[in-house]
Amino acid sequence: MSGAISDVAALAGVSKATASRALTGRGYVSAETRERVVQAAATIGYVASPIAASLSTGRTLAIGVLTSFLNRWYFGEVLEGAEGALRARGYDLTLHHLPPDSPERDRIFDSYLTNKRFDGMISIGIEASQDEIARLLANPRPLVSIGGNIRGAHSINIDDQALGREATEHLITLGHTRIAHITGHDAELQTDTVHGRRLAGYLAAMEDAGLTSAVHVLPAVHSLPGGYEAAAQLLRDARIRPTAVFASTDEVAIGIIIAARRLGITVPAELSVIGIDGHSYAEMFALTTFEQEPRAQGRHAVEILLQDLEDERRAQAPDSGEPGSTVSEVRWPTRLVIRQTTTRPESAE
Amino acid sequence: MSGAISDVAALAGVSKATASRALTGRGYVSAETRERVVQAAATIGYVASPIAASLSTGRTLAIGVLTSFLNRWYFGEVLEGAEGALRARGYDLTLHHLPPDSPERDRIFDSYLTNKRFDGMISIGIEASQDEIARLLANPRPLVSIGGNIRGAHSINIDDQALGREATEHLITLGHTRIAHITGHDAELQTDTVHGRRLAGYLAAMEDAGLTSAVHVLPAVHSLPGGYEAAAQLLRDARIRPTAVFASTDEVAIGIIIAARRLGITVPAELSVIGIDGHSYAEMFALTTFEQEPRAQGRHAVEILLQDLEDERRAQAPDSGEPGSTVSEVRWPTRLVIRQTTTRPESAE
DNA sequence: ATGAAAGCGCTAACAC
DNA sequence: GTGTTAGCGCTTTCAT
Repeated sequence: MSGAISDVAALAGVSKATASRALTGRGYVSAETRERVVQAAATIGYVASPIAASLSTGRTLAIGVLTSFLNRWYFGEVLEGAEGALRARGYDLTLHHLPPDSPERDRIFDSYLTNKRFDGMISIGIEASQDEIARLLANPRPLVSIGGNIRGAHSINIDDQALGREATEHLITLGHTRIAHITGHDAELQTDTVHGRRLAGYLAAMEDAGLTSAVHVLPAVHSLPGGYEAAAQLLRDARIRPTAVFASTDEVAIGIIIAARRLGITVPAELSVIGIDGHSYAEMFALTTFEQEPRAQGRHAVEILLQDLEDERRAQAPDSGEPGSTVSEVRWPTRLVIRQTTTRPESAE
Repeated sequence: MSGAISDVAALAGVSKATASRALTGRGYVSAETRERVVQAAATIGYVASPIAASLSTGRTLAIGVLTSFLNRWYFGEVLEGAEGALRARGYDLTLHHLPPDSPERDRIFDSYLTNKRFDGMISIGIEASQDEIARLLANPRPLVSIGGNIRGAHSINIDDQALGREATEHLITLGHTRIAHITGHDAELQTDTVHGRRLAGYLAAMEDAGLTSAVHVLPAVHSLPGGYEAAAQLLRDARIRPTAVFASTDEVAIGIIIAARRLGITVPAELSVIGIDGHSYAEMFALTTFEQEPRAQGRHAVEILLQDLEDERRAQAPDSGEPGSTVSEVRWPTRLVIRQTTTRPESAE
C-alpha cells in the first residue's frame, strides 16, 4: 500500500512530473497517459502526501478555526456548517478553542497565529482586544470573522442592536411594561460586543417607549445553569417580577423556563431567545425567537474565505491586475419568529 | 519577520544543522551557541515551518478527531477537554464530523483515513460498522476511542448497561413501578451501542423486579426537541402516564421537563440523565443524574494517545525491545448523583 | 560540539 | 505532451 509518487511514475512508465500532472490535474497530460497513471496509482493504493505537496506549493489546504465556545448550541452549529463546507471543498479544519477569559489566552493566540499550517482563518464569536485584532490582521492569511468584534477582515454579523430593539419592541407592543433583560456579565458589555449591542437595543427601545424606569438588566453566565440562576433571582420576588423577559441567549432562555417551573410559578409571558437554527430549540417551546441559521453562517464563511484565497492566487498569476483586497461585510439576516402561548401581561401570573 | 532557519543560522554564524539542534533541543549544542541561535531567532522573529519539519521527520504533531456530534453537550465537552490537552502538549487538532446517518459517510470516512496529516486519532461516540472498524484498525496510526463501539483500539468507555440498571433500580427502590425509558431510535439499539446497552440495563432491572409488564420504551432523537416530543407523547395520557422516567441523554431529559411544563402537568417524580460534566446541567434541576466528566475523558484520551506515540517512537530506537502493542481499555467511572425534589410515586401527580 | 550533504515527497519551471 | 532539474524548509546521519 501507499508508496510515493515515484512508484506510481515507475509503474506507469512515466516521469514523476507527468504522474503529478496526471494526478493533480494541473498541466497537460494526454488522456491516455493520464489513464495509465491513474490506474497505476489505484493499483498500489497511492495517496499523495499533503505535507509534501504543502511544502512544495506553499498552500496547506487547511483552515484554522478559532472559536470561543465548544459547548454552546450556536457555536456548535456554526462549526458544523463550516466543517461540512470545508470538507466538501477538500480542506481540513484545525480547531482552536479560545475561551473569553482564559488565563493562557495570549499563549493560545500566539500559537494559533504563528502556526503556519493553514491558508486562512475563521473566527467564531471572538471578542478580541485591540491588540489581538491588530495581530490577527497582521497575519498575511485571510480571515473571516463570524459574530465577533473584529473589523478590518471579512465579517459576518447580525445587527445585534436592531435585534435587541426589535425583541423589546415586540414585547412592548404586546402591552408589557415590566420587561427584564438577561445579558452577559460586565466584561461582555463594553459597547462593541454582542451582548453590549443587544443591551443597547433593549435600552433604546425601553427609553423610546418611556419605560426607562422599568428597565431591569440582569447579568448571567451564558449557559443553562446561568439562565437558571439569573431567572431564579429575577422571578423570586412576585412584587417586582417582570411580565416578560428578553434573554440574550438560547441556553439562558431555556434555563429561565426551567427555573420558573422549579419555583412553581408561571413562566413569564414572553421570552425572546437569540440564536439557533431553523429547527430552533426555543421555537418549539412556543417562545418568540430569532432565527439566524448558524449552520448557514458557517458555510458562508467558508465560501467567502475560499473565494478570497482563490482571488489571491489569481492575483499572483502573471496576467491579472491588482489584488482588489476589499473586505466583505455581510449583514446576516435574522428573523423574528413568534410562537407565543401567552402573550398579554394580563395572562401572566 | 519570519524567514527560514538558514537566516537564523547565518545571523548566528552557525550552520543550519546547529541552528536546528539549538532550536529543537535534539543533539549536542554548547550552551553558548544555543544562546546565540535563540537570540538570532528572536531577532528576526523566526518560527519554524511545521510542514517542513513534518516532511523531514514523518511526524505531524497533529491529532485527528472524529466526532459524531458537534451540537450536543457531551460531545462539546469531550472535544473541549481534548483540545486543551492537545494544545498543552504542542499538538494541533484537526476536526472531522461524522454524523451517524450521513449519506456521504463512506466518503468522509475515507478522506479521513487517507489523510496523512495526523499522528494519531481520537474518536468520540463513533458507532462504526464492522467494515469501518476494520478500516480504522488497518490504519497504522494509533486510535483512542471514546464511548463508541470500536474494539481493538485503545478505548475509554463507561459501563452503559450497569448504568442503565443502576438508574432503573434506583427508581424501583424509591417505589416506582411505572418507569419509562426514553432511548435512541431503532438503528441505535443494536446490542453493541450506547443506547442499546443502556436499554438492556433498564430491561434487566425491570425484569429482575418483576416489572416486565410495566416496561415502557420510547425512541427519541437525542436533542432537546427530541426529548420534548417523546415526552409529550409519553405524558399525554394520564392513565398510562409513568411516575418516573429514565432518559438516555441530557438533552432529552431537559426536553422532558419542558414538555411537562408546557402540558401543564407535574414533572415525573424522577428523571435520570446520562452524561454531562461536574457542573452538570441536569444536576441543578434537582434531578438524578450520572456524572462522567466528559472533559476529563477528552484529556485522558489525549494522554493515552500521546503515550502510545511515545512508546512507538521509543520502540523504533535501536536499543529497546518489542513494541508492547497492547491496547488499553479504560472503564471510566460514573457516579449517580441524587438530587431529587420529589422522589416517591405518591408525590407524583 | 559543529558542519556538509543528503533527503523527506511533492510541484513547477524550463527544456525538449 | 513529457522528462529533467531544482527546490520548498527542515532534520539527520556522517564526518570532522
